[in-house]
Amino acid sequence: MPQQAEQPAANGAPSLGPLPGYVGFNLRRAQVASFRHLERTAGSLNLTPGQFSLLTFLEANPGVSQKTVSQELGVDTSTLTPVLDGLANRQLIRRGRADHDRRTYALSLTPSGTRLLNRMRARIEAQETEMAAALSPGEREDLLNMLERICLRLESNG
Amino acid sequence: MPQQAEQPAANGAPSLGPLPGYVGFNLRRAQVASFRHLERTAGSLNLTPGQFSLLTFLEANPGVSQKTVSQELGVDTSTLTPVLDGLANRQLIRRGRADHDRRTYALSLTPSGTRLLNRMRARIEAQETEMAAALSPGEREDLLNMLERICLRLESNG
DNA sequence: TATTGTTATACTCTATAACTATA
DNA sequence: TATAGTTATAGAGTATAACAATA
Repeated sequence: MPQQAEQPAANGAPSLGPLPGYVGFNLRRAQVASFRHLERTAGSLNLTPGQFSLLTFLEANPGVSQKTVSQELGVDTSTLTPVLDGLANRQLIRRGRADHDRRTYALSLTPSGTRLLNRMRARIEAQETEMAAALSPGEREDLLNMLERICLRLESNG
Repeated sequence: MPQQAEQPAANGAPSLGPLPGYVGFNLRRAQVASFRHLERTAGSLNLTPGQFSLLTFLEANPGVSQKTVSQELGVDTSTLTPVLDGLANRQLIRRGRADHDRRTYALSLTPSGTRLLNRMRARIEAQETEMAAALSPGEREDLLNMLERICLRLESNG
């Protein structure tokens, strides 16, 4: 399956063997590189990529419950609770109880949450520009497309 | 930067907003999908993707030190130590002291490490086949290529 | 002094199971 | 009984700093 030949470590330099030929390995590497790059370029805002996704989701869907966030972002509600605690303590989100069902929260951004999200979005988009610079025109859209197809395939199979 | 239009949540279905238009977001999603799929299809072998990479690296480079592994796979030596402890306890790797420098280890696979690696490799390559089935011919190689270019770009910039 | 590796420690992310409160 | 959310707990993964042994 690895379509790229293994590089023999003839010289004494270490070789990654078949690893560079695996999509899974490269996916992991690129994702780690992206997190580390963001840590360097946006670390001062104290928002992880996961927290950014969360705030972005709340901006697009004000009033949603924690259950909905859990389902749509693919993390357990027990994982979400402490994350939301942190964002609420920082006054970035509001956690109003819903009128119709007092078990559920209605989550939304505060004005300061919206401001921080906008600042973070600029850093995220700077990284997207950086990544796009490594691609030729059209490749970026192909890449988004392929990644989505891979997700769907893996989630429906095996 | 997100080139795909946001889907308005007109119907009441939640929307991911601009997230599907970010490469970083899709990278993360695909990587998580890959880990979870592997957990389902290869969990019984008790080898994480990281441990698989490690064993593969040792097979390609028998006799390397922990420092070299650390550098080539991009994890701190203090992270590596307990991982290698676990693999050595399971008799999957050998940790001989090097003759020329008694500080360094010479790491290599045991026969049973090689056998387990071969079994895991079959599961990994089955996943690669599964992912390739979501792509058209040629796309897989393009994808490997793009992911590598993105890594290089992010590691050299910002 | 510098380097290899270990340890202590800490923080994040993740989940399962048992729980509270509401429905 | 069922559902939304919390808590206790546990495990993987990651790193920094201080350390021991060796060079």
